[in-house]
Amino acid sequence: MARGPSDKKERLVRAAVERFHRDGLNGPSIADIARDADVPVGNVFYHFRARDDLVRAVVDHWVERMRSSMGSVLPEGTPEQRLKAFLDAAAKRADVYAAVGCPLVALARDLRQSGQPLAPLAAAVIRPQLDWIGSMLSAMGVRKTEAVRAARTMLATLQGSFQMAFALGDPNVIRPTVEGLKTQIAALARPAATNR
Amino acid sequence: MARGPSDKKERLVRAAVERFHRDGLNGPSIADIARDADVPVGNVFYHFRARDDLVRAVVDHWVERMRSSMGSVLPEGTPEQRLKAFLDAAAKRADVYAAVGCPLVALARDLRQSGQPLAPLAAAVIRPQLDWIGSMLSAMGVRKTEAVRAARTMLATLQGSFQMAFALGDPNVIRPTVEGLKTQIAALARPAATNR
DNA sequence: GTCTATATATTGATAGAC
DNA sequence: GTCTATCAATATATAGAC
Repeated sequence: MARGPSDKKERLVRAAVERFHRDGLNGPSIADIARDADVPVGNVFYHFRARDDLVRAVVDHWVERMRSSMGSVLPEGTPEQRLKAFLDAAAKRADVYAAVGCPLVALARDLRQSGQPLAPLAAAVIRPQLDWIGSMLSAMGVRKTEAVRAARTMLATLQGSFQMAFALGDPNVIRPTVEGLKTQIAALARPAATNR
Repeated sequence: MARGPSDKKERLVRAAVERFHRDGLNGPSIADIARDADVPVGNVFYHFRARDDLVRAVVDHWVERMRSSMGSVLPEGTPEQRLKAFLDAAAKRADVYAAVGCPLVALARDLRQSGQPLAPLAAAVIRPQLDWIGSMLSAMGVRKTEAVRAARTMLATLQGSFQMAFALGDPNVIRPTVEGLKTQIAALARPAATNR
């Protein structure tokens, strides 16, 4: 039964990811997270010097998770197909967003509000999707600056529908928003075809 | 200098509105708010039985404030003009949203996350704008069920741009989103004209 | 390396003096 | 009606036994 380097640090991060998602960044205490991870309370500070370090680990976890997640969205498809697949996947999870909200939007807000030194991490949290959407649009032939701008407004719109669905407790806000975004993508794809 | 019924309760609500906005619903302690309001700490519980009651008062304040605020958006204009004026006003405050976020979005999320018995208030917080946008669309001749649906997605989109602007610390996300919404409104207005 | 026991500050809330 | 003194619970964090 001998374990080498214990997996407690990893368990703590996993438990923190879940609780921060459910109750916000300032919701759970160290004791709450330790209990969820089945790790002695005082022991948390052996693995993380302070609460902020645990938060940083959670942010790293999300960034890594989203980056790999975006990479696996319909990897064989065209950029336009991949974007639409990404949006459809979001629509399929509408019930979850209505029930517990979007983890990334919430995390970004909490990070910006908790002031220095955590605030700068807020942008990093949404960067993976932002970059991915931007690269898909670029690959569709959209001009670089326009792709960056469009990626921002599109992701903002999608996240706004999550937010609204959560506030109202009603998943039905998400589907029409997704349909609208798919129309926008189709419109962006058309003029690009004339370039070739 | 004799004051009748003291204004301390009102001062506490005003201080709480500001701090909840800046630091979230669970950020400030009762002591923080009391200090801001220049009211003795222990005295807070004379005016509000518990922290939740103060939160409720803050929610009431926002609902009342937004309801009167929506009523005064270009009162003389046509519904279409009023909607566009509302969006332009939001765009004009882009810097504020990028710096401190949107108070209502944040409040709604915190309320839903703080569980019973406060969670149901989340919907009430965004109701004033939702209803106002819906009534403007109805007045433009949009079918009732469609107006409700469009109001939700439009407000969600706008709020999403606030959220994104806050996360990135960049106000420039808001203007293009607002322009997109104005185009949508113009499109909704056109078919309605054929009905008369 | 791991965990227990504890220190210290702050939380929401109460009792009761003025 | 107003404010002071204080409570019990919980927060993060540390020191040191195992």
